[in-house]
Amino acid sequence: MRAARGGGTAAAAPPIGALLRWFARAARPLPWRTRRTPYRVTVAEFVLQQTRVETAAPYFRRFVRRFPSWRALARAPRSEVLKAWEGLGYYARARRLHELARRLVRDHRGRLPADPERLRDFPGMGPYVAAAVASLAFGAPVPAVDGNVRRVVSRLLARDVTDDEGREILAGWMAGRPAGRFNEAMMELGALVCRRRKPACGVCPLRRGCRAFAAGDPVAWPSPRRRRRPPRILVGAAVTIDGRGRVLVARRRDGDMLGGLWEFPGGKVEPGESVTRCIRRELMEELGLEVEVGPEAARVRHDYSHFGIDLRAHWCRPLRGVPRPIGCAAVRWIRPADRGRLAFSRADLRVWEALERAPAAGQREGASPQQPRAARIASSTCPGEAPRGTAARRRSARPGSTSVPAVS
DNA sequence: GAAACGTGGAG
DNA sequence: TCTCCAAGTTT
Repeated sequence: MRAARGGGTAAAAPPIGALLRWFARAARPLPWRTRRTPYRVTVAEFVLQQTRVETAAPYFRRFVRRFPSWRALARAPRSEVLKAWEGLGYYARARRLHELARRLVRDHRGRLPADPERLRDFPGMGPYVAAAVASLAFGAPVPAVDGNVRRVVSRLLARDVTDDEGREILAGWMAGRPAGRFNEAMMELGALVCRRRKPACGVCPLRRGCRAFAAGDPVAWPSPRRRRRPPRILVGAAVTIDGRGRVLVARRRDGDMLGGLWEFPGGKVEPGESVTRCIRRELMEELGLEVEVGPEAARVRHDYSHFGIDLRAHWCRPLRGVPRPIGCAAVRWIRPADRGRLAFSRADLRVWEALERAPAAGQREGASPQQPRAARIASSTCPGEAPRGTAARRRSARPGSTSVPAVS
């Protein structure tokens, strides 16, 4: 308790024993805390990146049920992995996890290395996840510094602490302790007690050694980071219905934002351009399809991480040409009832919901006469619903059975 | 180092 | 309505 008196860089070790005892008592029964296999630990860490526990938990359960092992995940098609990720965001995580599984099965007999340095070589394995997996799944003595831990250490020292500093400091504190439990206890403390707002210092097992608590203003650390207001853009999208009541959808390219997900084709409205003209232009550019644009079918405001969109979806009718994947990865005509088989982003899911709420929108008085009749939009599966694993797998008809010819 | 990358909850 | 950001990684 008397260490680091002279204001040096070394920090007095907080009462780690008290922390571990608190954790043994207060730890939440989270789904990834049962059966700590390397696979389940890894899936959990991917799902949890930048994502709240309450949001991640149902996705984790569904994901490991549908893909119970590295091998099961490796042999699944990309589209199914993305479907399991639908609505969760940061879809590159799903692509990387899938790639990780395939590389593991192909080159490493489906076994994850226990060494955090070697874990770093795999896609999606950054400094935090590699340390978390190494310590939680294999007991490797490496500190895992996530947002929670960084906040806890910053407050203990009453100054902003970088990840590198945090790892160095924590390496000393964790010496001789079970690494996995130590890391998890630090994270759990940050999540339940040392919260960003309204920290519960009264019940904190570490308050005895906490400089922020001593200073009387724990929320002062870590200091908030400034960010600028994200821009908002106007986007036009086409709800194109063919003569058989099918809807035109396009798959975004991997590597693009929302890569691999399906969407109503469209794009950004250029300055001075009308939404209608934008939709006509985008469908010609991306699909080589000429359409007639009718009245608005849905309006969705949506915020992404670094910008927002005002999405205007319009009923459209194909006029000339066969849709080809020119500016996208693939294109299909689908029955509305089948849309649940494809993965869409949240914004496009909201468009679908709006279409289902008002299927007769195109037939209201005043609507153009060229409106598609019988464009009845039937409900289908949404993210967050019960898993549809076996049923989906058993289906004989693949979504592609209605695809337009000559598209890859 | 900064920006890109989704979504939803809290205040 | 608006701001901030959560079990981060990649480029």
